[in-house]
Amino acid sequence: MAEATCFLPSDAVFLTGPTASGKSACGIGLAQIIGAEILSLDSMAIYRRMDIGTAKPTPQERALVPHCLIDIVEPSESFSLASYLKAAQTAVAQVRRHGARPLFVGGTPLYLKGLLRGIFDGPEADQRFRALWQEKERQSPGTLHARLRQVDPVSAERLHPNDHKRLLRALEVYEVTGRPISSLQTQFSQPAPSGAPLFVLDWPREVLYNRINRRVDAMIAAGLADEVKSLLAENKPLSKTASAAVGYRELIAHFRGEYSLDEAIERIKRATRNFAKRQMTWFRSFPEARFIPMNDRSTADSTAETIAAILSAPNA
RNA sequence: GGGCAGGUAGCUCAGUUGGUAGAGCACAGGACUGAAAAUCCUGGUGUCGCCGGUUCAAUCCCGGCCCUGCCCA
Repeated sequence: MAEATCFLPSDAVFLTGPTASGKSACGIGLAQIIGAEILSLDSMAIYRRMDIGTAKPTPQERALVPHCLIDIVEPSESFSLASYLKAAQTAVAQVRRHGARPLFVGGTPLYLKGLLRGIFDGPEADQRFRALWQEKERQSPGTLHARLRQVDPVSAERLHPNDHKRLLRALEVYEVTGRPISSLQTQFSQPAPSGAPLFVLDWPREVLYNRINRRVDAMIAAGLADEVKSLLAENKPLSKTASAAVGYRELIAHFRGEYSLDEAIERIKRATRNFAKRQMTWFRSFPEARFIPMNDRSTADSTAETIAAILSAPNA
């Protein structure tokens, strides 16, 4: 009951860490050692033509080890955890056919949790329903929470009245299924962890923040602003999710004239640091996580070897 | 040199008709199951420029000094 999503083979490996922790390079090294193919675990690298800002593996890197779950949707399309899990299922089957071991590499903790624990079989998001209730909430704050208290007191108790996104989802599920979401979403509260090998690259906070600041500068130098500009010039507008990606969001606002390029760069650095902090909060919540301490002498190869050694140890 | 405005948290600023101060952001911690690089919650971290005076009590009033900006010379 508490095991991983059913399509996950028992030899799957997970490599994660906050943004700018060096996951991609380490993952390639690890894949080569253990005979794996890489499945991207990243909610933004799925978008085509969003390359620089999402720090996608380069074509050279992808030539070393096969990668999948990258460039699978248009930036104008909507995507979700459920879409990801479906795509992952197909991708895993493909890797199996190649006789390779699946190695998930990426830093989207929600997707990781979905892989490890599964999700409930619920209805997809209904934008019209959400817009309607969002408007009601705007006109009369507290409406969402009050309504949820009527139909699903358990969820209402769990959710903060300001947590509009989750309140909306809970109401939406009740509306469509006639059942409280609290009676359906039980996957994450299962007691036992998956026991899957899950590695987290763990840098001292200050060092990580310096790496983030430097990487943002490097992305700008590599032409991130032009990448955003050409995305904006496409005939289909960016989806809500794609346009909320760190780096894209700030440069879009810059091009709308809201602030200078320097201001945008500072905001990108700050937002990336904030994101890394939230990722770490997620990683600490996984009982099966093994934190790999990183320092100035760590390299992608040395880290990959460390992890491979743990994997081949008797009680790994 | 003279006039005016200002100096309060890491930053931008509010405020106290005298009772040692609070917002946003930063930062830290937490939550998270069909938008998740999203979103939400909790936490104030301080020689209130410096020195002196008045006062039971000064960040606030008074004097001097220092610094910043603008204007006039």
